[in-house]
Parts: sequence; C-alpha cells; structure tokens
Amino acid sequence: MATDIAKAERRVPLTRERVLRAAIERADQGGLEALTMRKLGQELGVEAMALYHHFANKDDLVDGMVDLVFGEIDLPDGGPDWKRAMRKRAVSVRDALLRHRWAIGLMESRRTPGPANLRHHDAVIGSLRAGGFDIATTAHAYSLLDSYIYGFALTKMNLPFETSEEVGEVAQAMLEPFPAGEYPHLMEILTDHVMQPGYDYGDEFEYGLELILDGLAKMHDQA
Amino acid sequence: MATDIAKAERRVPLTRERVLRAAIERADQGGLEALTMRKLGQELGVEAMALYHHFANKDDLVDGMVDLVFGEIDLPDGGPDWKRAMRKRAVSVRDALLRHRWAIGLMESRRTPGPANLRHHDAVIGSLRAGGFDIATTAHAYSLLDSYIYGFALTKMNLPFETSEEVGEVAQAMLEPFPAGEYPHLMEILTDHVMQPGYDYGDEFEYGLELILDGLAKMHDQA
DNA sequence: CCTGCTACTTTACGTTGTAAACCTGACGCC
DNA sequence: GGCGTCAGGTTTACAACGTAAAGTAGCAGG
Repeated sequence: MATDIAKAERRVPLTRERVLRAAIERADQGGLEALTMRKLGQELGVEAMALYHHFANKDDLVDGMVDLVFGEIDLPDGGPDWKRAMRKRAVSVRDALLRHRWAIGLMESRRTPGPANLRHHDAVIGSLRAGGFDIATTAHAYSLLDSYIYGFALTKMNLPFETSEEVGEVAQAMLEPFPAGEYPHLMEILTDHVMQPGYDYGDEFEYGLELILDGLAKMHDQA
Repeated sequence: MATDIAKAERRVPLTRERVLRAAIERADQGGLEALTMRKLGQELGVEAMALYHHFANKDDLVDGMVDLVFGEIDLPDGGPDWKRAMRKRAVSVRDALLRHRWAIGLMESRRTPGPANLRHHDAVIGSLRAGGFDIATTAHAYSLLDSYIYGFALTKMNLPFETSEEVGEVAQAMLEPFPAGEYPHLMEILTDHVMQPGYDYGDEFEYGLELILDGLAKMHDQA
C-alpha cells in the first residue's frame, strides 16, 4: 500500500501523444525556434534526453506535430456539391495554419507523411472526382487551391502587423529612411485603404477563394 | 615598390556586396541552415567575426540577401496592358523564388524592408492602377496574385521529388507502411497522372495563373 | 535472488551566434 | 617625421543547441 502511494506520486510516464501536445503548444506560442528539446523536457518535468525514448530525433517529433495539425483539418465530404466542400475545406486549412503558423513551411515537406496527411489528400481528391472533375483538372484544381491557401497563410503570417491600427506605425517606420514621395503608389494604398478603420487583411482570403472557385467551376462545366 | 607588391597580395577587403553574394550562393546550394557565419567567413578567407564589421548580426545579413533577391525580379512596366505585365512579373517572381528557395519564407517577413523590396511593391501597385483597377480591387488582386505565387513556390519547394521518374520511388516509400487500397484516390492520381511520362508539376503554375488573371479581368470589367 | 527491460538521468561533444578584448597597418595632422 | 585615431581584421570565450553514450532506479518474470 505504501508503495502504491509512492507510485501514485510518481510522475505519469511520457507518451508520444503528451509530448506532441506540449510541443505544439510551445511552437504555437513562441514559434519553431522556441521549441528546443531542453525546454520541452523541462515543461514536461523531464530531462531533454528522455524525449529520445519516444522520438528518434527532433525531426521525428516535428513529423508527429505536423500530422496532428493535419488531423485538425475538416475532411471534405464526398457529396456532389464540390464547391461547398472545397470552400469549407479551404477555410479549415487556413484556420489550422493560422493557429499553427510554424507548420506552414512543413506541411508538405516531410518525407514520411503521417496517416492524417495522406487521408486528407485522399479525401480532397476524392471530393473533386465525385464532383465531376476529370483527373487532369483535379490535379490543376488541387494545385491551385493549395498554392493559394498556403500562400495566403504564408503572406499573412509574414505581415509585420496584425491590426489596422498597427499598420500606421509599422508603415511609418518602414518608409522613414527613404525620401518622402519615393513610393507614391505604395503610400496611397496604405493611407487610403489599408490604414482605414475596418480594414482587415484576413478578409482578402474569401475574395480570392471565391474568384478561384468560380474559375474552377467554369473549367468544370467546359469539360 | 616592394611594399606595393605586398599590398597587392593582401586580401581584398570585404564589402557588404561581396559578402551578400557569397551568402546567397551558399544558401542557394545548401539551404539556410548551411549558411553559418563561420563557413561563410571561411569561404571569404576571413574569420567569422570579421563579418560583424559589415553586418550588425545574422538577421541584418539575411535582410540584405532578401533585398538582393527582390532586386532580381523584373519590375512590371506601367503600360495599360496590366494582364501582360502581371503575367510577366508573376513568372519573374516565381523564377527568383525557385532560384533562391531559402528566401520564400522570408520575403515579406522582414521588419526593415530594403529599397528593392519597396520599389517592387510600388511598381506592382502602380501597374495595376495604371491598368484601370480601383484601389480596393488593386488590393484584392495583389493579395491574390502574391498568395498564389508564393504558395506555388512553397509547395513546389516542399515536394519531396523533382522529376516524374522520382515520383514512383517516393510515392511507394510513402505508401508502403499502409495497407494497399487505403488511399484509392491518391493512388489513382499518382499512377494515372503524376507518374505518367512528361508530367511536370511546374507546369501547373501557368494554368492557375491564367485562371486567376481571367478572374481578375472579369472584376476589372465589372467595376 | 537474479536477470533483463523500460524509462529516465548524467555527462560530454561538436556546432551555433555573438560579446569583448586585442592587434595592426594606413591615414590625417601638427 | 612622429603620433593618435580608427577601420578592419583576429582571438578568445560563453551560453544554448541537438544528440551520442553510458549510467541508474524500479519493476516483471523465472
């Protein structure tokens, strides 16, 4: 009995799952460069080297993190309304990428994609095929959509400002070292559009997405 | 005279320019993680710390590299044929990004953009405005185009294969750990399309670009 | 009681960015 | 001509990183 209590007080053992959750949380908050084996271990009440009993190396850990992110994305249903399914999927991917910005450059680069990754790809292709796209157009559509979604997340992540108010300071700091009037068009669009109250770069996503979906619909009907 | 010869044999002094060129070359070949201050110094016949007389820190160096890449991009002319100008610019950006893959995640993230960066943005906005786009639609168009271009470069860079022949091995290695028939649609598109001789993922770029340009033309005419 | 395994710790190594101090040859100035 | 100043390098040093290698504590099964 005494030993049982001693056991209960013992640290709960690590699992891949628990490590991955903690790793994602850290990366979400501080970016990938804040994710070091030592700090991650510390957060879990463990030395860094303990992690290597559950992951071959840091890359293996990152592979696992990426597949968990893929798992957060809603799979498109297989119904005939491919447009609705693609819209929903696009928004879901964008949301996941903005929740986990560190993942943007990694989602497709892993040489050993996890099951959630493959299932996701399979479902998207299946949805387009079920919607009536032939193979070649499916490939076009998938490339176009993913390029746009990932690119949007990438450029949004990289923007040095978040809110409409911040833009003012940042823009001023950027342009300050240069003679006034050097970049008139940039200046105009910043002051007359981006810095206007209510502007949110995030809203651009839907505009581009609808334009692309409409274009794909045209291709779909032509085929 | 003897001293002159001694002088001539002396090392040519470093300049920002010379360092940046060497840094870009290294990064082009080995990626950003191959770019270390020590190796870069070694390549230039100098100790690592010597670089800090020309750059405040590594970030400053990377800022300079990014602006050189921006300088390689053809500026759009200001003529009324905005579509031609945008097409040419898009291809030029894509080419620059594929030459300098390390730059893709960095182009827009620098808090202190260089002159080539700002000039580039200014010229693109100017070209769209000259083509007849109003301010709001210009913002939409720019966001859409850049998201697509950067996203395409990102996804292409991240593909674990380059040639059509490579796909076979890589795909097999990827799917090998899973039961056959687990991902039928993925399987189909790989075998019946991607692995077919002559397929090149790079060709997808033009397809998507034309679709987007056509969509923008429609918006242009409606306004 | 021994054996061996699992989960974790300890120690150590090479590599990274970079702070701080030091050296050295060229140039301006009286 | 001598002398201070300084730009442009070198040397040394440090903390943080990923991770190899070896050690250890506690339990399971014979």
